[in-house]
Amino acid sequence: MYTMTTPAVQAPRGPVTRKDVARYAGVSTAVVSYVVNGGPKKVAPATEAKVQDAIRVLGYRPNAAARALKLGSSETLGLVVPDISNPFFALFSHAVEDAAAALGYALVLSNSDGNLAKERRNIRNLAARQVDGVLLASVLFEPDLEVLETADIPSVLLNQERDAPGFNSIGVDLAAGARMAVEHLIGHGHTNIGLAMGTNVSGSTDGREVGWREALQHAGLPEGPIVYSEFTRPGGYVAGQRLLASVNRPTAIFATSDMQAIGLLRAVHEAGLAVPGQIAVASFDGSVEAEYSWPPLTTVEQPVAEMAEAAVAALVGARRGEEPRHRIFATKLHVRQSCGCP
Amino acid sequence: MYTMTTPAVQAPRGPVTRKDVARYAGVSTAVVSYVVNGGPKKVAPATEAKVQDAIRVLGYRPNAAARALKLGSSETLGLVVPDISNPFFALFSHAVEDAAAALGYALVLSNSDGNLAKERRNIRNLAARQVDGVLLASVLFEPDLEVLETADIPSVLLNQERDAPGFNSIGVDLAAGARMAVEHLIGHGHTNIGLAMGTNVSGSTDGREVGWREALQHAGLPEGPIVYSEFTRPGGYVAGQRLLASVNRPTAIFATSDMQAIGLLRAVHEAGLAVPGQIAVASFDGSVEAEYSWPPLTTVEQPVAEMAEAAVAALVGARRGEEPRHRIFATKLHVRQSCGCP
DNA sequence: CTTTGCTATTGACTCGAGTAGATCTGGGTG
DNA sequence: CACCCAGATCTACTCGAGTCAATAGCAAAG
Repeated sequence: MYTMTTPAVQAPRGPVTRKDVARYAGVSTAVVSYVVNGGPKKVAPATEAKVQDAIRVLGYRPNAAARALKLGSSETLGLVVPDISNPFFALFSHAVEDAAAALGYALVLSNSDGNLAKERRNIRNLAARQVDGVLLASVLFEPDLEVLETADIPSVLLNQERDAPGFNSIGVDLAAGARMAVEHLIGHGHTNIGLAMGTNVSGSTDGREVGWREALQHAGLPEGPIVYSEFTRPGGYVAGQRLLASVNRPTAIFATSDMQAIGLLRAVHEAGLAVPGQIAVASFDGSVEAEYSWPPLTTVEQPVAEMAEAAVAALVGARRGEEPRHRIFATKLHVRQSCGCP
Repeated sequence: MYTMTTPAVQAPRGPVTRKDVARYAGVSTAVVSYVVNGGPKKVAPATEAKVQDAIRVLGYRPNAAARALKLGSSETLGLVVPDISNPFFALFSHAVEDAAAALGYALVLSNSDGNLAKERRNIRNLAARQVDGVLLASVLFEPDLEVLETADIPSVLLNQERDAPGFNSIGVDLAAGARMAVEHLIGHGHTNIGLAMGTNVSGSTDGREVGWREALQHAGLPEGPIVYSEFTRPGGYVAGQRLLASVNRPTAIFATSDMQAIGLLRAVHEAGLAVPGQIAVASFDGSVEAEYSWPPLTTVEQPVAEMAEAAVAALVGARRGEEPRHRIFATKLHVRQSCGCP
């Protein structure tokens, strides 16, 4: 006679727990744990097979909350950026997510929208959620470290020049990068090079401004006009309008972010000027957008993937008691057509 | 004599728990919970003050993992997108994060990189992490719903035309949007309108292609050339090259995403053709990038913020037992210069 | 001076998984 | 045949917070 084989135990309602698996496989809950984690104790191959089977049949997935509670780690990292829809941060977030996922960490994302109160709230929120580390791209250049300190969570400050003691930080050599770009423009024969400088809340001078000035001084050239505006497309647009209207109009402009350069290009196009023929442009960041603007932008590329990896590695390292580090990465000039190269 | 007031109980090493607060305040742990949550039972004002004090002094933050374990909810939503560095998804993610944060939910982000295996892994991972809901922008047009089903997690399918029974879905009326754009191009007098169609893994025809065809048929015009390529900038670039090389070169092109249009513009510029003079362009999505391309793109705008809000609301609603819904949003034509308007 | 009827508070159990320490095997000695 | 040992497995406690049933405290009523 043909008999339907029914499992010894009914499939449980709702989420499947370790206990269900244990019952189904006819073993104790401990063995299930050992199998799932390659646990601290060995399990006989035959038993392991039974358990694996039960896991497959019941569709068991260990409860991450319980695991986090017991282990004191949520295997989660928090990322706070000013605005994920800024392509540079989007690129960076992607790289961070990749790096985190490779190490088994999930990524909780939050936007601070250039708002300090929101940034603070986000950090607190992440702290309460027991994230194992926070990556902070602050809206300030001197972020509110106190929140992170009291929360006692490993953290990495991104794009930070200041070495905050006790904190990891990751950044690029802004001055060197800017200098490289401006020197390239000088190499094209420009003697009047303007600067579209992004504004930040800090009092100290941004490295990109320093680099621009250094390059000019080093070449014995006078400083071209500077316009300060936001690090955004609209910011670059108004910067462009103002630079083009300045008494001694520059023949080349260095913009401190790709977004600004994109906005700037629009202003130049609207003015009916040719790029790079009448106005050459170079910028900073190395986002994909720079490659597809018209003309394609010569830009200082940040090694986003390496920075993201280093940032994640620093957080994971911190959990193992490693000392905070300050890492400054070198940039690379990506030459395209906006500078005058063919 | 001057005596240092020392707390009755030493500040504990490591993370502060409810127990520490209870001891410090001289109450039971239950009361602490009641105070923290405005708990199910009332607490005398004087006691509450003592507890609040202790919380402040000790810097207590409830352990989210323990909370999640007990309540079976992590107050977390998962978002799976093909690629966060695609500006459209970046914009969408930002909107989702806003909507989620407004309701007290955190957002776990993961990229599937157009890879089905990775998409599946990400969903499993989110399921294990007990997220309260998943927003899935699948790489497929017929995503792997089984994973979500067995995980038994409320979910929303994004940009999905098919009504998957038992699932929430949010999308836009692709055909209507495309038709609107193509009709606008027809209004400019174009009679040969090409299509740069993004490829997806589905077998069925994309609504945007349908809309393009409908508009042409309705106006009694012949179908212009079609080129299929990826929904990306490089994809649009090669599509542009091919369309420009086609035997009857179109005088206007509809691109099915802003990214494609950006790449297409590059191809047109490289060919030395004027936009919109010799080639008019319209596209689909309504991302910020479309506003700052040259010339600014006329594009079909998706109501991203509303869609994100609806998606999050659907997930939160699902936890309260609401039925799955299928919502299709209307698009809006954003007229700029690439179509020929001044 | 009880007793009733509150309210404020507490003890204790629960969620699901990790793991130390105890227990149970069975095979190999002496 | 009793004994030992190692490997396999199980029992039971723990993590931190939510919450119910039980209790303590106390004022008004009888």
